[in-house]
Amino acid sequence: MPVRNIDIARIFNEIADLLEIDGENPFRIRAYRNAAMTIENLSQDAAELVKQGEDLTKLPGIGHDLAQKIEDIVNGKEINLLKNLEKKFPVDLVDLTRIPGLGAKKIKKLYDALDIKNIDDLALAAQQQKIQKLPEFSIKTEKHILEEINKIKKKYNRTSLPIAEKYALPIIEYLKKNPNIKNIEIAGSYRRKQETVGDIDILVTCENSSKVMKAFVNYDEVQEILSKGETKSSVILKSGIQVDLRVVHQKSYGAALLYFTGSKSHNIVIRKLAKQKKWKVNEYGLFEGEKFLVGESEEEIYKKLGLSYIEPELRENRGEIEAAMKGKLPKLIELSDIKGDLHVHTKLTDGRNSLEEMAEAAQKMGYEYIASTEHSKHLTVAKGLDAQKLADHIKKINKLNENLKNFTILKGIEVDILEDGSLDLPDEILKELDIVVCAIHYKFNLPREKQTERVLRAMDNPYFNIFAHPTSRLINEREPCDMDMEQIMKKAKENNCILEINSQPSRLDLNDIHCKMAKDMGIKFAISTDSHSIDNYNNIRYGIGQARRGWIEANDVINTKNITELKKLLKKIINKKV
DNA sequence: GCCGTTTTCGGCCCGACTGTTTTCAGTCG
Repeated sequence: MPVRNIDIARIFNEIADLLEIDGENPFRIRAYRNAAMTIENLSQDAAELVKQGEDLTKLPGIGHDLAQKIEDIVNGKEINLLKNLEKKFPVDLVDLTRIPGLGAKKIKKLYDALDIKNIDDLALAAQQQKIQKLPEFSIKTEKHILEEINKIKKKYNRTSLPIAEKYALPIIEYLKKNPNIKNIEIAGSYRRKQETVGDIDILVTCENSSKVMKAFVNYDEVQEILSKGETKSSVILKSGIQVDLRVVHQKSYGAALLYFTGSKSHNIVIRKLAKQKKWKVNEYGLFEGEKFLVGESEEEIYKKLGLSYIEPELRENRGEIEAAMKGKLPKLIELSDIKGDLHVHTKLTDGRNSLEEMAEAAQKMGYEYIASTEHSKHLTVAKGLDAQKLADHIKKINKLNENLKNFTILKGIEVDILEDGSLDLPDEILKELDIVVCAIHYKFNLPREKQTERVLRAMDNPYFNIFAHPTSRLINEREPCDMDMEQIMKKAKENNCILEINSQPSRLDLNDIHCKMAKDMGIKFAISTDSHSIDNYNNIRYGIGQARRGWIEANDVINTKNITELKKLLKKIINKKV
């Protein structure tokens, strides 16, 4: 089992937590956290870099010591530091730090006084009212701890974008009724279009903050007020989602938006950059000593710092600041660039609308084409098509196309990649199609090598056009298939296979990091909705968000082409292969 | 533990809110 980047990041974060308990130098702790972030955001496997003998100290925040530790982790060696720390503090930190309000210092006090090692110990101690008796703890804290434990037991997940949207937009509408408010914007990971959001961050500019704060905490859906101040308040909605509100003056709007949008690591680099110039950035503006320089817009701040404007989706400290310095940021794809949808189901298999209805709805969206891509026979639950049924379907599409003006239904299929890497339908029928979308729908848990081999073999089929939802993950539900994405991308590049960015909010597969990795390799993408009804077409905006997070430009995406260009492109791909 | 256009030593992003508080540490984003 190869070591994944997130495994390395987890170990570094664990060391950081334990060092914190140990009362270590905070900057040493930060070094471990920074390194964890670097590794997590890496577009290549660190294990692969080690194998290739690359110099890891070239990575930001990785020096000789941490490079050695990464190498040891990759080679399965024990990390003595971690082992010793775990021996010294045998506490389940990942577990305990999930309780808001409990940090390293308090966890250590609980461990020293009551031998609390995990949430179960904590719950028991709280129930036995032992915690309130500790110095620096109180009845109130104990009650709070018990409440938080109950919440965690109810299972807590990050919220998908559409659900966050469902709760965020009504709050915005509600707050907007307040005449004191000038500007209002949802910031945070929501604005960065991260695939899930932890909480909803709202930024407001206004004259009278106390009135806005009062309105906010009195919102109907508020179940609990976590904190309430003059400029910052936090509440939990009845739905369980946390909403933070931050209020600033108009002249600080840009600075606050920058700060509140994050990401945290992007902000840190921005602040360091300011510091190098003897300035200071905070949520109120860019300052030289006490003197306010700029702050009303994000653009002004970036400009003053010598950077071109960085789109929110890029603000992850994955090279965007360096690119902005050199004026080499990508011109990110936009919703309006999309000219058609290349992954569409109908009620012939598991969709809800007819092909005619799907075509009509697509035309209303201003599209030039869709690809009809039903499931293939292996997916029996979805009534997948066999060769004969697909042949009939092709005839139907030909007939429909005769009557369509300025719109084309491409003949396609979403064919299963079988366990051995063969495709679920014979080449004889696949070659009759305009487009072949291939996907894994079963045996998600094959060992890494077998899963990789399965895909590589499938990609050798000359009719393989698009690899749909490549890892087949379902956010918060199913782990991504374990496969060597780098090897798969190399093959995709070689064989002109296109990678899908599936726009279903529960999939968003490829993820942002893989998008960037593939883009850097020169691979093309299809941003598709995998629509099973006409309503699903609107999900395209989530796919666009993910693509933008992956630095993708219109030119990288085949369904930004008009139908003539697209057909030419698909034909070229086929000719090259056969 | 990392890092270097003042530095190989001495820095390391910045501020709000809470409560164990009345001046500050701890936690969070």
